[in-house]
Amino acid sequence: MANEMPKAYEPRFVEDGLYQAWVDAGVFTPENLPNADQRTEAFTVVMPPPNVTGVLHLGHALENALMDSMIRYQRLLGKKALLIPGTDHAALPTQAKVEKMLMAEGMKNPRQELGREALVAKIRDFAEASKATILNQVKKMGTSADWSRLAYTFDEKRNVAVNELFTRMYNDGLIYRGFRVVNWSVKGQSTSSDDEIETIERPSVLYTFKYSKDFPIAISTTRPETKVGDTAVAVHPTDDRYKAFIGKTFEVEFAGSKLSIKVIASDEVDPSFGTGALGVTPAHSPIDFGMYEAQKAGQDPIEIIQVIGTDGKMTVEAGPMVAGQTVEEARATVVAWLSEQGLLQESKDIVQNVGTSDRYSDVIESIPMTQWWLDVNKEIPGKGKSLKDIMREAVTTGLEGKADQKVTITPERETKLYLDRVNNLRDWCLSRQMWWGHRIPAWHRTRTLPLTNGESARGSEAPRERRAEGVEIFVGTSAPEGEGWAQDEDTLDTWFSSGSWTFSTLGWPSSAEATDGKPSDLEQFHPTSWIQMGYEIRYLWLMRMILMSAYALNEIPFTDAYIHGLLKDKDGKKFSKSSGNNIDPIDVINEYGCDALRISVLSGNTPGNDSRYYTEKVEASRNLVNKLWNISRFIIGNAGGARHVESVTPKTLSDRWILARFSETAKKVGALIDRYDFSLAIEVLRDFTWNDFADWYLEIAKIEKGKDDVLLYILERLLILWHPFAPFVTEEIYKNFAADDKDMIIVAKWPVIEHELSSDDGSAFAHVQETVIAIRNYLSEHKVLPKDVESITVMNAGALESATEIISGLTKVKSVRSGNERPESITPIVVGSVQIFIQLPAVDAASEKARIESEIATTTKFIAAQESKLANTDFVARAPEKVIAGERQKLADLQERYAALKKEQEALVS
RNA sequence: GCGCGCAUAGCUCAGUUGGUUAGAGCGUCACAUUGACAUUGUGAAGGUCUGUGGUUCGAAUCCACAUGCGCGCACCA
Repeated sequence: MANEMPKAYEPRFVEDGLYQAWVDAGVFTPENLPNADQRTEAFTVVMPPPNVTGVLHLGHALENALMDSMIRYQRLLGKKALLIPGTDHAALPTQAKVEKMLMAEGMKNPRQELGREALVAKIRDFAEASKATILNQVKKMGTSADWSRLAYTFDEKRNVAVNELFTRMYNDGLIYRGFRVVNWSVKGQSTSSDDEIETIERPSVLYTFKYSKDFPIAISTTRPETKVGDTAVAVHPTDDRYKAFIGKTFEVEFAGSKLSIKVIASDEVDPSFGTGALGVTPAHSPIDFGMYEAQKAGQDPIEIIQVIGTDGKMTVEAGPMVAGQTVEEARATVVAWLSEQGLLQESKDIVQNVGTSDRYSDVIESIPMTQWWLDVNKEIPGKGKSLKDIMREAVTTGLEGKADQKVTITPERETKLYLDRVNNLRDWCLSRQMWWGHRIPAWHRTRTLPLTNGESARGSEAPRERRAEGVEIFVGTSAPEGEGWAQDEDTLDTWFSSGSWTFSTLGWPSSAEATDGKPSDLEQFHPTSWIQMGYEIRYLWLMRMILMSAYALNEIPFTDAYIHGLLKDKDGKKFSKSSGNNIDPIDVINEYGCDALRISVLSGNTPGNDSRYYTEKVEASRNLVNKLWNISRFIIGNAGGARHVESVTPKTLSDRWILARFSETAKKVGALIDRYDFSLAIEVLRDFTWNDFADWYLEIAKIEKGKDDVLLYILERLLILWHPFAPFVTEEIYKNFAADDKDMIIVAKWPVIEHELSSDDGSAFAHVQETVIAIRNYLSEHKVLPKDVESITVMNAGALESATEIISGLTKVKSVRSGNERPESITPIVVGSVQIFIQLPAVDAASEKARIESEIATTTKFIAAQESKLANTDFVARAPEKVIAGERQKLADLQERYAALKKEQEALVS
């Protein structure tokens, strides 16, 4: 059996088979776990669903390594461990992708040419076809997810959840239809939410001008073309320059348009910026729209004129000079007109931040439209709180002050960022003019369209009022009785469905009640225990999950949220297709193995921080995996096969030492995973495995025989500690221990062992190690091979007396003995109080003298430092006793060493 | 403008609530090598912990300021 283990571990030949064996055993499903009924505590993780049309990248590799390590650890701890897998239909990005493909195939306008049904069908076909790809790649990562619970953000069950949520929120008055300025992507022909906008810097020109020669106030703008839609000029109420004009209306002829400009007062105007006066364009700026609303509320309304259409061109209302022109053309036209008229006072180059669509990359236009909104400030009926309030509660006091309903975010600083963001949250625009997504469960009797060019919104009759007239709206999954109802054309923001992910995947709303006397999934597994996600979606997703779950279930979605950073390349650059540094994790797996990839992405990765990925790191991890393999091969081979060893009784000092070290390691690794420090857990494991176990204990085992039981005992348990991080190699090696097919490491028990090391044993073993290292060091310095050393005599050996065989074996010096007779003419090396005489072929007396002297000098220096520390009365008075005792011991050790060195120096002189 | 993060060995990073002579991996140098492993072993070199000041018996760790790098948000008229 033993000799069947191949010389090197070849992951690519075993990984797929092992994964299939786990699937066949059904152990990814908590109900199928051994002793399922005794596993009372659930541990649930939902997978951030990868985009259905996506391809696995290194970010996914990190996420899967994180999730799967956690879930495997919890499973080993004996919990009902559930990792729910799924995919995301990713509404807008997916439709964009398919449209792009169709256009590449020669279609000019897929939406027009195919129509809604045919285009959606095409997208669905594409999504379904590529779904398998990403899911297979997730499996390649070794992710032990419960595939029987596989979910999709756009499947029937999730659609039920989305409709239910929407309807409840509508009935609670939180979702409303409102006419407001939205973020509009001309390229995408859709709205987007505030969170989906990326601001970029670009050079721009700030123009300062007057509307007409008679107009008393000059204004500044970077968007002269929108000024044909101005209906007011706002100034600060205390600004003495303009105070006198407040309330007055001026009729001007501006770039071919007749405008009535009213001077209004607003605190939002910064008197020191530009001319201190702001041209108000209610239709095309959120701030200005706010002023429009404020004026209306204050019974002093101003008009609103839409001058840019959804096609990104100037509307008829913009006036004959610019109508039909693109925004850029119109800008040039207006600027030219201004300078012709002598109205332009200044053109200044500035750097401007503009919002762009994070999916279409075009500059976002602000356009007024009637859309569906979620009100985050309104009181929820019966709760006395707004959505914002419960979002705050969730991370501070816990929902309704309940401590078990609190979300803890790692790293801690993310909590603060979250709260800042919640405080600044505005109403969320829910509707998208996309076809791929959950259609809004609302029905209209009269069709309502967003404003396009050609439609007039001019005049005192504001569009909202005009449109609301005669329009009937019904919200529900299917159309109500009666003629003429048509479903809303728009779809929901994709994050609306992702927001309900933690509970929609557990059957909400249908399985809210128990069935067959068994607790429902929702009861058993919600709130989920832990979730991980990248910081780039903490606002988009984390916040919305908290919002949705707190609203719908009165429960937090998860107890702990772990925010991770980005994986970057060796130079700290983002991985991307465009910069050509993209790495396919599948290639890495094929070359180095999945375990090596997992270890390398987890190592050096700390919460919330970016980390780097590079080949040397994977190589190092691959070597580590191979080391583990070879340790196992050696132990199992020597023992004539593997077997479970229930308990062991240590026979020697080294046995006691290694068992205690292992015990300590197991405890530490558990504690580190408990606080999500995966990187350090791996480091601790590596350190034990490679240094303590392989380099020391295994080498000692070659000298002191009869250690099979201890070796097998530790190996089996060490494999379990490694299993969360390196599932494949550990399962493959574990086959040697397994009694039958069902005996798998994936369902083993996390080792709890108590082997304490007495302080005597501890220092005795440390002494052995120091001695061995000192001898090796000495030989290396003197360029002498161990085999050329005739003998070593250890004087004052003390506890080392019984370790001469080990010292000889580990240093590879033939003869090591303890003795009390001082060998002639050899200068010893001093380890503590022990003197070690090494019989070398030839030694230079002068250099030996210098060596001893330099050691005395160093020791003297340390003694002096130590003494002065202990002479400090403040230190002795205030430091804890434990620290002082430690310092005293250190001084004593140094003095002992000093005495021994001094003796040698004298011997040398005489 | 407001806020956040980072700065430790040549490189990439640890360093748990302040307490030995600050660690690891990779890299470098020297040596070893026919049975667990060259995907190896042994040893070494390499750091005034960005700077200044402070708190403290004691600071890489806490505080303030400064410098550099990265990021977020807002304004962007």
